[in-house]
Formats: sequence, structure tokens, C-alpha cells
Amino acid sequence: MVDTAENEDVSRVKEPAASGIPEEIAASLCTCGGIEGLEKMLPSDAHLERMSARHRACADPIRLKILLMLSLQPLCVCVIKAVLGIADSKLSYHLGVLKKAGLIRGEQQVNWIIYSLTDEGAECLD
Amino acid sequence: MVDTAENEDVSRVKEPAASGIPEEIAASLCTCGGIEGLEKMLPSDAHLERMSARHRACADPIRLKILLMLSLQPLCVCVIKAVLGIADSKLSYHLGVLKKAGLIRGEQQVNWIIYSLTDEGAECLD
DNA sequence: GAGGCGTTTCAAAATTGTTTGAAATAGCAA
DNA sequence: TTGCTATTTCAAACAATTTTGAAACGCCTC
Repeated sequence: MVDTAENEDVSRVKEPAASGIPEEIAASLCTCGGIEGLEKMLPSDAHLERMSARHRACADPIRLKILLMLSLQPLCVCVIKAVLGIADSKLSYHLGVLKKAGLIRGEQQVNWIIYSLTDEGAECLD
Repeated sequence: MVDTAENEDVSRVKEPAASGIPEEIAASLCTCGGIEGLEKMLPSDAHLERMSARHRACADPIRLKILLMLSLQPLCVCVIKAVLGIADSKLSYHLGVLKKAGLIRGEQQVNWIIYSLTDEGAECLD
């Protein structure tokens, strides 16, 4: 049996939490403040939640179609329905999702509800 | 009671499918080709599917964090894990989602897998 | 008030996405 | 070989989203 007491605490990364990191990564990791630096650069949970909620609202072809149509001009539900060819309640559900996400707004006109894109909704289409 | 037989077949929209559309909408609707025009302006199903898949991949705070970190520099799984503080298999699941969506790529280095943003992944952060 | 139209709400069913922990794989080192 | 570290895979449990059809609502016209 060879010497078991060999020096094994060779120079490691300065980061406390990180033990076995590839050299190349470790080097550039220092540039951005290490693990801690990465942690700090991330937006707040609330902000991340808002960002992901927005993506979630766009994460469906039907809703994307609605946004695209509304980017052309405000439309009433019945026209959107005629274009999409889906059931009333289904359409209403998707309009609700977009509205709750703040991407569209609905304005009651006499007999109809006219939906239009909000600024935030327009940004989603860039 | 006033005259009940008043002229009520006032000029309607030219669109066949549409029956009761608010005037204001109907007017500008013609500008963009009516219902048919709207139908045609929409991207193909395949394209819409691609767009929504991309949003779906971004629709989670953990995945957003991963994308943001990788926008700074490529990172191995163990560093991402140290920053996020989540279970291995959970992280692996989310990396898989991002990879399948084409937003990140993983490259096997000796002992580690190093993930980096693809061009498409970078676009998601604009 | 009765009836119609455009739209939403509701609850159940169907589908899809996420988390968990245990087991598997792959490469390296002793 | 054995053991180690880094990462993925799997299946079951759980959670959230979507679809469906029926019923309700609000507004208008008669």
C-alpha cells in the first residue's frame, strides 16, 4: 500500500460551493463573480414570474393567432371566431388567458366586445 | 310608437360568414381583406407551432434563469445546479426541455457537459 | 316581458407539464 | 476490477392547462 497521506488539496477554485469545475469554465466564471455573481445577476423571483407568465400566455398557437390578428386591428369576438373556427367557449377561454396576462384588453361596445392589443401584447410579437 | 317599418337592411359587410359585425370594425376589416384576409395573413400551422414551442420553453422561471446564466457564458451542469439549488434530475429535465426546443446545446467535455446558448436561445432574451 | 344574440361561466373530462427519488449510464482514477 | 463523480433516464405522483357541452348573463328589439 502506497503512502495514503498524499497531499490532495491541490489548488481549487476560490468558490466555496463549487468543488469539481472544468478549468475553462472556472476561469471565466471568476470574470462574472463566480457562483455568487451568477446568483446576483438573476432578476427577482417576481420579475422572473412575470416574464414566464408572458411566455406562457404566448405558448399556444390559437393565442398567437389572436395576437397576430389583433396586431392588424381591434376585432370583436365574432370576427375572431369566424377566422379561427373554434367553439365559443374555447375562444372565450383563450381570450381570458390573454387578458389575464395583460396582453389584450376587451372593451364593451353596444352589442359586442371589441378586443385590442395592449402595449405589452404588441411587444410579444417582436 | 314610431314607424316600425324603417329601412333596416342598411349596407352590411361584404363578408359571407359574418352576420352581425359592428360597423367600425367592419369598415377597417375591409382594409385588410375581410375575414378571408385575416385568415391568409396568419402564418402556417408549422410556423405557429414553432413560435409557440419557443414560448413554451421560456414559460418557466427555472428555465429563464438557465437561459440568463448561459447568456453570460457557457456553464457546466454542476455550476448551474449550484446557482439554482435544485435536484439533479429536476435540472436535467429543464435542460432537456430547453435543448429539445433548440434554445441551448450541450457539449460533452472530458468529465462534464458544458451547456451554451444557441442563436435561437439568445433571441429569446431580447 | 319574451325572445334572440353575443359572450362568458362552470364543472367534468382529457391532456399536458412538472416534481420526485431511485436506478442507470458513462468516463476516470486507483 | 472497484469505486467515484457527473449527468441522465424512468416511472409514479402530482399539478396545471385545455377542451367540451351545457347553462347563465347582459343587452337589445319586439
